[in-house]
Amino acid sequence: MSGKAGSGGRIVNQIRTLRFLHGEMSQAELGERIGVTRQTVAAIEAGKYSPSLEAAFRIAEVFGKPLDEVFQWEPSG
Amino acid sequence: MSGKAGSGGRIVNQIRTLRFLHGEMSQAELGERIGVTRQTVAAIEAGKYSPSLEAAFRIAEVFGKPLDEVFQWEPSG
DNA sequence: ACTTGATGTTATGTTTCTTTTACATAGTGT
DNA sequence: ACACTATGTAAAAGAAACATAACATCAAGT
Repeated sequence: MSGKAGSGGRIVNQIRTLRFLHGEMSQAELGERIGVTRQTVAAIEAGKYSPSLEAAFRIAEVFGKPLDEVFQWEPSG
Repeated sequence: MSGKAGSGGRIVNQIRTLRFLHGEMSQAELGERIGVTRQTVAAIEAGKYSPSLEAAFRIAEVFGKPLDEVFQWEPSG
């Protein structure tokens, strides 16, 4: 349900910015804190695929933000 | 990352209530509107597993609510 | 009694997310 | 030059989400 072209929407995220605002937290440290690998963080951050809801909640928790300030849903078009 | 016992948190949802508040919308109709089957809706609603972030956003969109009013993250314990 | 709609559940298969391992570049410090 | 850290990327394998099909109960409605 994730990467299909015109299927009706996409997800953008603010992870890169939030890492910057938290003292240039590395992808590795973020991954460690939420329980995924750095490669997974890199893929999510780059928008290669969208994370599980659980991973999304954990990321938001690390940055002390509500989920919808980290991930935004862009409806179809 | 989802169903592990003491791994640090769980996700609860308000789908049943929101379906009720929207004229007893059926699981089948909700599934149809977000692009998943009724079995998948049933499983998510029952907490058997948590949805993808994309599916979660779509559900919130159907009910006209922000995502965190539909799904709540319960940190570890 | 029969049908219909809504839900529960189980089994099997596919897709997507994630891990692991590995190799790569660029920057920084010694 | 050498080590060390951060990041990019990719193949292969595993885990979780999702599909499809089938069979079940229960509550209406006719």
